[in-house]
Amino acid sequence: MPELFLTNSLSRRKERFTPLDPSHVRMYVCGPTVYDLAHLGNARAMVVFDVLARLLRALYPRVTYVRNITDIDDKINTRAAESGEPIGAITARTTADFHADMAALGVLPPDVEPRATGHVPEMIEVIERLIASGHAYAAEGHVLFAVASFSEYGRLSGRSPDELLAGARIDVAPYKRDAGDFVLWKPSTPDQPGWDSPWGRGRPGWHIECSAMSWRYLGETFDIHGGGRDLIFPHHENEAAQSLCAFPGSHFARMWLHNGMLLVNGEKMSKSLGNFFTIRDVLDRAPAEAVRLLLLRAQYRAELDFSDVALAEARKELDRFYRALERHPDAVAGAVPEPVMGALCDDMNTPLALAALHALADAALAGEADAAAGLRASGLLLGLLGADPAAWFRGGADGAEIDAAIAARLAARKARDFARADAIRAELAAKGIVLEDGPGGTTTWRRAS
RNA sequence: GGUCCGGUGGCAGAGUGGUGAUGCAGCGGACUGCAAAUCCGCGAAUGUGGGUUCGAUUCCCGCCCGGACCUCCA
Repeated sequence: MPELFLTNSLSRRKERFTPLDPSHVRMYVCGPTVYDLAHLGNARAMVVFDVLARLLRALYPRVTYVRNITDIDDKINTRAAESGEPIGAITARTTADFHADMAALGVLPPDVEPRATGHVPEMIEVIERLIASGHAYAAEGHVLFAVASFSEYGRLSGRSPDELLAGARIDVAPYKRDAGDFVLWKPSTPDQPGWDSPWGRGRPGWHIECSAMSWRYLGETFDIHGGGRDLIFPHHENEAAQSLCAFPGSHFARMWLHNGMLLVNGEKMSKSLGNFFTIRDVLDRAPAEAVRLLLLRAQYRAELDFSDVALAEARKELDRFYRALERHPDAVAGAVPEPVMGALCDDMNTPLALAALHALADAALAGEADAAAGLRASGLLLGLLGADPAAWFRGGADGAEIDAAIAARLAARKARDFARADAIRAELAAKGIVLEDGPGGTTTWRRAS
């Protein structure tokens, strides 16, 4: 079995992945806050960790992958107040949209997908532990984490507590002991969603959700915690602080993985900047599989600039892969060839893996059936190339009408009326249909990429 | 301002202390009525100034440029 190496944000180094329990690998990834459609940046994180989950499953006998749904959040409350739509309706609809987007992108469901609303008692329990051990305090209906009580605070994000306090640029609430203290629990007004707690009716802070849900499903210490690089601070720093203090002696996540940001025109795509494409926007313009490939064309830690050019290139790459598979219809996915597995095991080097896929495609096109089998297997590991080549090239178009046009063109060619034959071809081209003449008067067609 | 990450052909994007992958685009050729696809071939890159070294794109330092984070963010 090849050894897996991953870059741990905690050490900022590439490390050999050594699971706590090799018979059961456990991973937690921060899922979406369900108040609006997911954008392509969200998709990147989901696709990256989907590939990691697939890779782990290929390497280890059992993997538990937990990815939460955050359905308690003030952005949701704000949205409900603005639109008048009930909170439960917003979160249910947005969750369903998210699931549909993930399915389109070939992102497999996680093993457990806990929702914050279903785990408030666990959150309260974690908070009570923190208060009991002196790491948190109640003040004016709030419960706050005392960053001064945790000497390791700032380790993940690489900041010293002093810097964090000095850099605090928000108004510091008067009930905070330190400017860097963050909310574990806050009071709700009667019109806001709330749960009864030892501190009155209120709702949890954002970070505590993940601490509670990872604990519930993966235990105090687990193998991998993933998310976008922009979550390192404050979210993951705070999450780690809470969990490490609530469960003394634990390690929480042994390895932290963070994917780079998706950029648009050199700037981060984010909801707050408003420069985002929703996943649906992009799926209207290109096949979902091309979008997935696009997201895997850069190494996960690097930034990735989204563009229509890149999308078109991804589509053409898939054309070539599917052409190679079409050449060998009987090739069944076999073992994943070493160059592909080796690249993925080296810190999920998907661009290098894709280069290996191109080499397999070349060999398959040259006639090697084994290469086609390896190509198919490699694609499947990446969540790609699962379609029938015919569906990729010709799905969704009216075959009968095209066949009739091809027949008419064939007749014109036999009569050596090439002007007419070319006119028919041009008409089809205008409709996005490309013809390919084979030997012996056969003609096949495909949609233009 | 502080912390961190990065700068590789026209574009995208890997690797590497010793003649710089891969894809897209471009150019030439084969094939084709012409194309398309496929095949063969070609040109084309390590931001900048130092240092270490027999040798640096790779390691170290400065500079320039870009990006992320600094309590909403994947």
